[in-house]
Amino acid sequence: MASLGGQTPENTKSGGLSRIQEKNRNLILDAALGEFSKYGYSGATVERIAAKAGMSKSNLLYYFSSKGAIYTAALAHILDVWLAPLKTLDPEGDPAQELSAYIRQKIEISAENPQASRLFANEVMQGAPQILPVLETDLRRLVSEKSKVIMSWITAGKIRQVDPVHLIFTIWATTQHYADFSIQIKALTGKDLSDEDFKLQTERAVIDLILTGIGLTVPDETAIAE
Amino acid sequence: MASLGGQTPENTKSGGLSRIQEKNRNLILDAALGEFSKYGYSGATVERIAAKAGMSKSNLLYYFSSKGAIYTAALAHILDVWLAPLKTLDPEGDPAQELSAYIRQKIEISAENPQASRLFANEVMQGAPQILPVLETDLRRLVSEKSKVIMSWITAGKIRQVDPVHLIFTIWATTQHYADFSIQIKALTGKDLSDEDFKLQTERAVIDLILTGIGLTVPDETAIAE
DNA sequence: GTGAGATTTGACCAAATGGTCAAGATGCAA
DNA sequence: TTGCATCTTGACCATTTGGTCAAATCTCAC
Repeated sequence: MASLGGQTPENTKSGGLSRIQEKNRNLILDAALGEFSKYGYSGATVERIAAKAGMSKSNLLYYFSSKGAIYTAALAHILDVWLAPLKTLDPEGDPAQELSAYIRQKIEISAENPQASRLFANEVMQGAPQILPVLETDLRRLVSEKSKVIMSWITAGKIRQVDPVHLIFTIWATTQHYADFSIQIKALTGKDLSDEDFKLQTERAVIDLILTGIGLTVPDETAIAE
Repeated sequence: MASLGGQTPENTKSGGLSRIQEKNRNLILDAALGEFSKYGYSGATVERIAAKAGMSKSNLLYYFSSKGAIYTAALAHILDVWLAPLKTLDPEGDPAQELSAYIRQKIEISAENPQASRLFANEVMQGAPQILPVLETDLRRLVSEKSKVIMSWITAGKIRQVDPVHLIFTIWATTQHYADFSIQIKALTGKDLSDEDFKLQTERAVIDLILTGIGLTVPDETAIAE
């Protein structure tokens, strides 16, 4: 379970957040995601985040003690969602089904929330100052575990012999690229993942290339659970 | 030819830069690349760039009229290098040789200059405020041209039927991922592209996966020109 | 050697920005 | 209704930072 030690606003005697707190924290985190992903940590301003969240800067600082705290919270907020799909890779399942479902999930998430993808990319590109510990523990464990799943498929002769880690990296790289570089994608093709047709076309192309690359035939489109 | 309209320091009556100007501009651009790629545009400070370049802030501002001008110049400085490899794809060549050479080149460049890769990624992720015009013209033309090359290989029955544009995107995504996310790579594998063995292993893995993915057999390692 | 132009710098300025604080507004349990 | 805790805000402050400027220093053709 990825955790980043978020600080609850220092009020409310007992555990739970009040109705107002719940609402405002979410407004702030949404706004923060937009700003941080668009301008980077330094480029984002507390003032703009507050405005986007529909409150004064002072009030925002009432809920989060500092800009850094907002950033950490926003990152923590998306981290689980971002890393979750990999957990579903099932060793018992059919490799073609499992991997195509995984790739499709990643692309779907990239399409739904490109901002989260960019925030994550930004954080990692700048040296992962906040989430390095999570990468080194939780994610590392997860990748190691899923590599074994892929290895088991190899030894069972179900897929070609490939390096599982590089396979995972390739899947991450490719799927996230369409979110992170969507401006470039759009400049070159006129479309991006927000276009439903383009998204499906992308899913097909990526799944086709990677599955073929590991020696599988692509499962029939209609046989795949949405 | 990608161009971003760089401004020559407003001195020197005739065209060429003086020896000192040449040297200092390069010092500045190198320092700027490091800072911008590490902290993003807003996070980088003119003061730190100047310090890294071994001169005072005032002096730096003597060579570049503003922070934005440094950024634009740094971007222009790397753009050609960054986009060049694709130009070498030769329609007459053997697809396996051409594509593996291209992939190898991209990884080589990513390894040599991960900062340039991150600067480029940063720029694009933030909406490509500076280089969008270049993407929409030069790069678009180039991709269109090279897509035709790949198409010709398909119609000649040399490779499987794949979408050329998505193939190019996949190659970009994968190769750049190793530079842009090197911290994550290192957190998960203990190594990154600066490790010679890991670099070769990565080249082999990526080339193997993609070439196989488009229906080619991977050319013998020793048969490839360095 | 000398002087004009190129180079370099410290002092300084204005704007932006993260954060504090005291006071006022609001919600809510009794 | 009342009183207290929660919530909200504008005024304010200190620091950072991009950029200016005049003066000092250096370079080099003559």
